[in-house]
Amino acid sequence: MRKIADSTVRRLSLYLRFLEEFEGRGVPTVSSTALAQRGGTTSAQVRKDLSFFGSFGKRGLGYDVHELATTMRSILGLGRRYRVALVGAGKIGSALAQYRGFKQRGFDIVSIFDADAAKIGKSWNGMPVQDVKGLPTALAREPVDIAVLVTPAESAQGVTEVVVQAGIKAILNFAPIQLTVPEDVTVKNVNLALELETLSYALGHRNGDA
Amino acid sequence: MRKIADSTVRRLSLYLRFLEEFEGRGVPTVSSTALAQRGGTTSAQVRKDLSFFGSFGKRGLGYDVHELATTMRSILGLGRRYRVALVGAGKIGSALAQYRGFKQRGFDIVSIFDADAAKIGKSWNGMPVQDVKGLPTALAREPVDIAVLVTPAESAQGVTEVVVQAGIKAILNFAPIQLTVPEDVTVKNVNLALELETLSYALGHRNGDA
DNA sequence: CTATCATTGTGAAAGAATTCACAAATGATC
DNA sequence: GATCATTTGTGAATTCTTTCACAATGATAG
Repeated sequence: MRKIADSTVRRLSLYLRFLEEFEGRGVPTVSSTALAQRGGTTSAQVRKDLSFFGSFGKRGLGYDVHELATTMRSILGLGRRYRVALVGAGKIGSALAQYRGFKQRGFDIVSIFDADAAKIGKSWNGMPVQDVKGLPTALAREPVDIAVLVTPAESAQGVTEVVVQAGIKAILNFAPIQLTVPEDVTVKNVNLALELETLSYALGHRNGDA
Repeated sequence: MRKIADSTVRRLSLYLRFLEEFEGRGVPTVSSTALAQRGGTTSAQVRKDLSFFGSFGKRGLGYDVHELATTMRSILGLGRRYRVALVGAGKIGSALAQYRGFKQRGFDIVSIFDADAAKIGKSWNGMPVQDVKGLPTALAREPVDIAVLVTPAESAQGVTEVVVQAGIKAILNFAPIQLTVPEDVTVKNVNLALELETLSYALGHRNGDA
């Protein structure tokens, strides 16, 4: 299988969202142009993205919405549910634990860990906050597919090593630090302060109109 | 001023974080190689990124940590504080409102809005939740630099039009929808479900070792 | 003062991603 | 069943980004 660019995969995920919206509204077919408009890109880009995986459209007609949605879910690996462990029971962790969007899209948070004695044992959204020291044992008993790290920057690399040791291959990292992992482990970073800083850059460098 | 790639600006923001760490530890100088390692990139990339803005290093020596940090803050527009309005007082909004990292890095959330009558008037982290209908008036009285949108997908475009009308030029959008804005307005999207979906793709397409 | 070593800054080369542009296919219409 | 209007799929061209590689510079030691 050829290497697919991350930017392509991200767009596929966007297309899928629109397809599901159209599916819900009972729209039967959609053109690359329509998908492009909703995704903020061009029709050629849409067609090129899809072409990496096969050819799914009918010339003159466009794409069958339901069929393409199904194909996309399969390509993105969304035909199943994923078990997610959340490490870090702070503000953001709390919000994520309660966020509906995850469950809706197939990601079930099945366990929560923290290092803070004050939090351990408390019930959180129906789940007990477990001691992070018990992570290896807990993951051995109940394996998960994805770890979401919402720890302080200092502890993130340590936790990473534990979850990697436990065999986890996918990490969503909110800690503002670059994690070091073996190459068969995939890390995605979400760095909110960084996003604000790119906005601050943009504000300072707009060329033009007040 | 030449157009600088978004990827470059994001890396600058990462470099700055490391520089501030070194600054705190009293390290006097740093080489492009050291910065690269911490940022998960290459020394050539670091030097190229910096070269878009000038030449800040000393050959044979590297970069003066404090001096480069100051320069970077200035390039990124971080020499000032930014006023931020939060629209949407849900789970994620709540977490953001309380998140220390923003204030620490110069972003002050100064007002919170929601459409839900049950939330309006409640105090949130010391601020009253205001009716989103009053957004234009409130922004006219107390202008902000950045709007953070944490609304449901359905309302995001509507709110966008209101804040754009109010003259806001920078939006951080958490709603899973592509916003349409005039070209002098910058939008950054944070889409958590999408991040998980790229992980799910990666899990399904790892080539190799179990 | 000279030799040596480290490290920057930057054109040029290589590599990726996006856009162009058009032949091929399909359905609709008369 | 011929013609027209659409829209895909894709090689080629273009544009953007990263990496290479090396001359230029500065610090240091003897």
